[in-house]
Amino acid sequence: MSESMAERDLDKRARLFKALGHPARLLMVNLIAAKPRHGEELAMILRLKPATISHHLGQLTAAGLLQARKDQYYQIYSLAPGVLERPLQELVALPQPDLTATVEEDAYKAKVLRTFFKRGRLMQIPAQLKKRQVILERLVQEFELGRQYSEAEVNHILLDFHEDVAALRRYLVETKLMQRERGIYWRLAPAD
Amino acid sequence: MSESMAERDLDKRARLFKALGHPARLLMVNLIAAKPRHGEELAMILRLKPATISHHLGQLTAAGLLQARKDQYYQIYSLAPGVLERPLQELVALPQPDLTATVEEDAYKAKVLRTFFKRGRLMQIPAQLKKRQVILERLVQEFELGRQYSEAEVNHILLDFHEDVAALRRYLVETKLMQRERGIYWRLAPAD
DNA sequence: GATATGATTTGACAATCATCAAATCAAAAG
DNA sequence: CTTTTGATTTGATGATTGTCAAATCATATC
Repeated sequence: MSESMAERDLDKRARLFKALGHPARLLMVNLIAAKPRHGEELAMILRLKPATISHHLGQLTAAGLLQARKDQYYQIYSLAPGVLERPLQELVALPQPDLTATVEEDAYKAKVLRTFFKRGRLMQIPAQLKKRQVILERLVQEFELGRQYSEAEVNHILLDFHEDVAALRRYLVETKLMQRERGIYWRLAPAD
Repeated sequence: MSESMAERDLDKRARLFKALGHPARLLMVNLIAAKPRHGEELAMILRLKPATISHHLGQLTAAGLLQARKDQYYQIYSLAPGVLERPLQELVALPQPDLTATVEEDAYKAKVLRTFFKRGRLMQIPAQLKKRQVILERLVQEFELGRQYSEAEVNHILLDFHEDVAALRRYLVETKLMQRERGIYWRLAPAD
């Protein structure tokens, strides 16, 4: 669930930038920033057909950059307030998936984590797939993205949580949270 | 010259956003923001082939978002400083082409404008194409983008500058700075 | 030298995207 | 109701882009 959430978030951000990543659309935003306008006006200025303008306007509004208001049979587009003021960093930086954030984000997960973790130890590996998934997502955060781990290192880290490290290792690989090749383990990105 | 300048600027800005407008690249920027990394590391995390990563890294550096430093046979990529701090607006907003800005931007144009404009009036329509172009680009700024003008209105505006409004009108249309259809005139966007 | 490791380029293929013509909608004015 | 004006949708087409395999490079280690 958080995996698809994170992915949708990523795609949503990418969509915003992609919307701005075309000369015609960038110009449109500038023109609309100067004053609200309707489609035909933009078509005239940019020498594009209304159909094309409509397509571009669709992308820009879907990205949350523009908003449309109906006036007679015009559709007047204006800048969505606030978006342009934000620094690039805010729009780029993905939320760090740390434990507390996860808890706040999803009550179900919080409950599962509370149930199975006691004093930092994993009391039991859930048999139910969905619950196990939650636990594994928590555990994988102990591994750094982009680092390689020997099996011994993996064991050492997992041992802090539960004695059946073999099962945990297997589950982590099974759920594609980690990958193994020739005895080397590494963490995979949540999205994709 | 300023037309192609403006266009290149537009494309350059669009390229920056386009670079961020892909989930994989957005993730890469986040990963690199956490700490500088080399290509193979990213390939592992994102489950993409080195060739693909190289391609993406190329786009991100071309957009000015990343910088690479050589270390042994690694190529370590890190965030270009300063870019992410800038507010979106700064990156989106195109410079307003007003008279003073043009003067600063291009000494040649400034000279032409100084030569032919005296006390706000156009003393003479340059016969030389390049100079005439400069003059026309200045004149067209008197017209609002996206507004339609009757021939009478066009005449009225141009008359403030020079008495041969017919010639000016013709030149403006000829150079695609304005367009005419069924007696209605309107200004065209500089880029395209 | 030979080998190993990571990066880049080239070429190919599939997927996505920009553009427009034609058709359809929807609101307003005649 | 018909006409007009602008918006949107639907295909269709050509251009661009993402992905990878294979080949080539470059640097370091043996």
